[in-house]
Amino acid sequence: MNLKELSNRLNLSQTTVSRALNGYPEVSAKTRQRVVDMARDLGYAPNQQAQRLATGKTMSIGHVLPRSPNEMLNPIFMEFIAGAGLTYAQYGYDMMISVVANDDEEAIYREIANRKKVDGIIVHAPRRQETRHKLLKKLNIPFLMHGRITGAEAETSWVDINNRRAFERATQFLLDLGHRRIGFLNGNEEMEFAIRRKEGYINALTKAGCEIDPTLMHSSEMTEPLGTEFALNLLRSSNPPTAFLTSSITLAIGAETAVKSNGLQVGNDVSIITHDDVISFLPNSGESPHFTCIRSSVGEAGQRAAEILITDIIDQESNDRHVTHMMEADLILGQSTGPALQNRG
Amino acid sequence: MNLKELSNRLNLSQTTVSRALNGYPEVSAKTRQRVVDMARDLGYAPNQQAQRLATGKTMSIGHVLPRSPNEMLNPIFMEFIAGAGLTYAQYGYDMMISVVANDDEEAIYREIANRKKVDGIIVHAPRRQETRHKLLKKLNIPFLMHGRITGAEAETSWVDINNRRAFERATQFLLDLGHRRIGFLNGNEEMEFAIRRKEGYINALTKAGCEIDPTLMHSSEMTEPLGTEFALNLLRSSNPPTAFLTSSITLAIGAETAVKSNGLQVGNDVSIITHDDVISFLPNSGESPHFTCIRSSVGEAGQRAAEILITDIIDQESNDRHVTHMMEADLILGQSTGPALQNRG
DNA sequence: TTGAAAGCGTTACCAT
DNA sequence: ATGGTAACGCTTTCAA
Repeated sequence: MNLKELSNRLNLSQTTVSRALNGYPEVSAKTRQRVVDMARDLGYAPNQQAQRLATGKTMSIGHVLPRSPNEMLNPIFMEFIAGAGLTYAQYGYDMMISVVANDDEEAIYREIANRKKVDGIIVHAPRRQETRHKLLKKLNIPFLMHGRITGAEAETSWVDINNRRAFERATQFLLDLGHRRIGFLNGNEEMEFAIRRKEGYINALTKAGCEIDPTLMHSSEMTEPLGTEFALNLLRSSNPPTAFLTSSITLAIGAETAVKSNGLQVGNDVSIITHDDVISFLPNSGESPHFTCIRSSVGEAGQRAAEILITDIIDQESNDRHVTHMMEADLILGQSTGPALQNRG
Repeated sequence: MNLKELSNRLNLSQTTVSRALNGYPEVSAKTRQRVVDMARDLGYAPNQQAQRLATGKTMSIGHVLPRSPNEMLNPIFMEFIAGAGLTYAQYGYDMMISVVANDDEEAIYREIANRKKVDGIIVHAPRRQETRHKLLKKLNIPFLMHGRITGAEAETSWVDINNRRAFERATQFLLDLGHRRIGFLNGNEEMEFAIRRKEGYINALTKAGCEIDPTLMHSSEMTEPLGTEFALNLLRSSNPPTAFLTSSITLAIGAETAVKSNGLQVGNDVSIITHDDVISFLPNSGESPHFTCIRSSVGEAGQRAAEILITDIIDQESNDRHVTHMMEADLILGQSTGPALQNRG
């Protein structure tokens, strides 16, 4: 069933039928009703490809998911696109995902832009050495970054957490509890987000006049076993920390395992505070959650990002106007933190 | 830059240029080279929407991701589509993902089919009461199920793990080690995969002449806290299990926490064997992995599924011919299992 | 080996 | 308020 057949049945022109279906005002209420009814009865729906070609809009947004063999798949990504997908559905947009080897990423962006596959792109996980935004500008395709680029904050639209402040607050919180040696299990510090988090950690320590001890800091993929490994190393050292700050729930779970396997109690002997991205299969919820955390929903970030990008695409005028959205993280008190014990270690 | 402009520059017809670019044999080698060179120099790439309309093929596959507010987002899904996405890229296909509220799922399939948004669909997580395959047949769109439907195994193409056998083997393995009371932490038993796994567990016990104790079995979302909760309940009961069989690594991590918090040692006092979907951020690898497991990569399943569906789409003739692919799970010995201790509890 | 022109199923401009 | 027709950018049939 296509437009031609439908309009034949109705004894109307394709023009009128199209207008009726698309809500144009110049169609009589009566005709519109007739058209809508018949379309429903016959199960007509416009062919998407024809519509795209005719309008020049694909009504779809692209996400590129780089996957190198030795790098983990980020659960954050999934949560983010689930949020974004919700918004897309609301606005009638589709979501296209390209899974690609890391080194092909630029080629993929070129192809997407050249072949006009989508109306806009969301760029994930900006790195310290970021170039994708320059490429996409050159390719002249609307895009939004999930995460700022240091030094280029005003050059793109972005949605980001205030990572620095969140981690400064978390560290400050531990300092207030009397902790002075705080282990820091961070994500890969090639990533923008991890760089900012480290700054926050260091800022708080500096302000409190604490010494910065590099041996207390670790940077790695955010997996549970690595969390255990690093936390164990620290706990077994000659001058172990009394608290841990971790960049993800998985690292926190790993750290907890390490603490317990050392015969210590979390919250009592050793405190743990973690960043919580609100990953749905790693719940840390309830009245008093298991982990004290700085919490910011990445699913929500996805929703906001999608909204901003779509709005940007619709208001074409905003050609060089960038929209940025900073999300603050809440500090949620859980059961994994407590005052520092004196004279341990 | 479009085909018209490109062919003008070349003083060739659009026809010839199109043929040259698409590898048709009737173009002279010389002409083809000229066309290819110029296309490269000018950065020409065919507009995807025009191509789709002209050919009637979208070169894309759809995945529907139902997300109800109170249900977790499945990490399995992400791993699967990452695998599938790799195959799509190889074949030049795109991946379209629709995130949708659970109750809208049928409407989404209808729209995808009516509007010809994709060439095929992969259906995830079949349930006990499954109807989507009937709908998709009616809608006359190629599709493949990730997971069989009991009673309709011959009616669709599918890729699945031999869940029953895998869980029977795992249970058998524990029985061989002398365990008689085995706690079973399963996924949601509305799901096909969980039903099969339970059958495997029960089969093995039955064959060994063990009593089936319903209090040893639990079914829930596969999260770490729920694993802890159920395992703790069992360990504190009057007749606790000496081993656990779990349906996911997250449940296994939860169970491990419970075991340790009871002052017991995993592998020594209590054994744990788990199904391992090879989720990249929950690694359980190495010479002797942390958890003894029955392992089957869901990323690989995604790749195979994509291959089968694409092949099916290309060979249109196979209209009523279904391809099925059963994956066996390996039993990998790790550090979390050992002989049952006598006279415990 | 090359080209002209129809066709894919819409939307949108220009008439009426 | 409705209709005819061009246009979107390709592929494909038919001719030459």
